Amino acid sequence: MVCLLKIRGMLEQMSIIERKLADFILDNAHLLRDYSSQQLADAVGTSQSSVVKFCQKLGYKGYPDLKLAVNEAVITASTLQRSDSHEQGQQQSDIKTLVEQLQFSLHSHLRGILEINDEKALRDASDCLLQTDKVLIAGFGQSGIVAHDMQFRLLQLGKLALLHTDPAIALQLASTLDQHSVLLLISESGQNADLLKLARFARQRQIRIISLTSFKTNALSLAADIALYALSGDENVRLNALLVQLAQQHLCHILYLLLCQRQNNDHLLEESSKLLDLLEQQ
Amino acid sequence: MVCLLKIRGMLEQMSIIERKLADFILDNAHLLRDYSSQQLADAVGTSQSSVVKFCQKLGYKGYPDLKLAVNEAVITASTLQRSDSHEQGQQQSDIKTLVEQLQFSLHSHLRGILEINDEKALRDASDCLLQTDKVLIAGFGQSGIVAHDMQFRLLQLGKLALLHTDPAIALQLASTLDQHSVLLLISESGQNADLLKLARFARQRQIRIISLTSFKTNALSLAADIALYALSGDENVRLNALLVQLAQQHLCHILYLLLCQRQNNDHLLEESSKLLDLLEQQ
DNA sequence: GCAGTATTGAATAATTTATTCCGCCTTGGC
DNA sequence: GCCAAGGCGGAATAAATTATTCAATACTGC
Repeated sequence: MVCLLKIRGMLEQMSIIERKLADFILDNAHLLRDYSSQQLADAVGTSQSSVVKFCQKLGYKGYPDLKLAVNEAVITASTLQRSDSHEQGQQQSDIKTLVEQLQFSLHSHLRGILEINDEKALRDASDCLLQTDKVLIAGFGQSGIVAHDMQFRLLQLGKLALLHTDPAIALQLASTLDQHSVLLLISESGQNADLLKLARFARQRQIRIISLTSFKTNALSLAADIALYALSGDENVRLNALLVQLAQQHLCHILYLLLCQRQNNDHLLEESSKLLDLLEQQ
Repeated sequence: MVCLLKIRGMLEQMSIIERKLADFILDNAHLLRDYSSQQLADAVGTSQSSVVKFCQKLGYKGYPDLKLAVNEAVITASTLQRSDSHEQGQQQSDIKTLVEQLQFSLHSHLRGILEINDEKALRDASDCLLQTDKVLIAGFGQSGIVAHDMQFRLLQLGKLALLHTDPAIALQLASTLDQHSVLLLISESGQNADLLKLARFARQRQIRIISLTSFKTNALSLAADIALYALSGDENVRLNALLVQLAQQHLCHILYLLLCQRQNNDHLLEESSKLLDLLEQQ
């Protein structure tokens, strides 16, 4: 399941041959079962060695490894589909269908997060945030929503989390950071000019940078000390945007919960619940 | 699935070595993924050639064929099991455990949405938003994140979606609404004083109100024309907050996708993708 | 006890997969 | 425009995995 999403998400940054391979696999995932690397190469019109290199580039040990992963994806998809439609062989209302589709896509996207993100990266990121008191978060547009979310979480943990929607002010805020601070940059594409400015600025000052982008090589993740990724790659543009955002949020939430676990925060919890009570009083 | 049953069914008529192989496979089906025929032979204490012969005797072309079949069985079983009950008491890294727990909770929370929300309410809400051009969204604190999210979505659909984090300004914005406008109020508790003010104001002006709150009777949902609910109720306070927020967002996203479907929006899609390109240019 | 048959594993062949190496092309600097 | 650096793809080759052969042994029915 995840495997195919991963491939789809990396389509953009593939060479021609790699892309042909990817397309073939996506279109004929179910056929792969009976293909050797040589056969696949022939089917696509390339060399066997290229097939193997393709597999390795995607992070698999070799061809059999990819094959197994694709097979798993095929099986999982068909099993889930079966158990879903099994519930109601009848036609469902459009809303139900839509909701189930959304939940299914979401489920697969989120499941992929642990596969494309090294556990070490997650641990490093949470270490990083645990040790610092001051975090500047930056993200614009859709990623701005994620940024707000994360700001809220970090504030709850007692961290000074800075964020501003104005890029100029964000840069001003950056000038208040020191080496013990952390810069968290959130961007779908990883190419946003304002964020790159912030990254350059932080690099000069030796401020640690965590990036959170789509899963593909991009300027931002290259500039970051710790790069986190969200899966992307659904065909439906609008749905894809939703899913990427939710995957980003999900990663933030994972970091948040990790921090909760590691930070003895009983007093903080009381504090913030008191605060909430205050806020919500009628 | 069939594969393991087949093996089990033939247990009786097997020779000693074959039986050892069969037992091992049945007990360690999940391990087979990473075993070569030689490794399996070693693990069982036999020769590699016997392994191959065993496979062929069972009707498979050879070892890889059996391996694939066993793998399928394992996947199918685990997929079905996971969707049924979520118990896997294996030793995992803390991160993996945390993530799986989170995803499981999320999954169940989201699945509940269709149960606590009338389909009619969802349809009404989307009708309501479809027909209007001007929406004032209000939500503070954590719900503010959801509000921002929804604002972004509605703007993408070409709706004038207003939102301000300052309650006073929000009220000012409300004074620009007319009977064709919609007020969308988002609150966890449904008791926030500022939102209630907005609701009273809108009632007087006969502006339609959609509320999005936790699933319990509350002042806000009573004041609303259409009340939508997010499940709440996890024991862990912090996790619960996350889940409620995500459920709220999920509801918003459902509305958004419904609107996408119903609104012929090809030109809008182009527009907004052009916009995004502009924004993300380096 | 003996012929016939089945089972096993060592050796080997065949196949599949992984790596190396080389030529080609692109890219970026001068 | 030229050259160096680096990535890409494929042919050749190495390594590994898998399949077959064959001989030894054990077992079965007579």
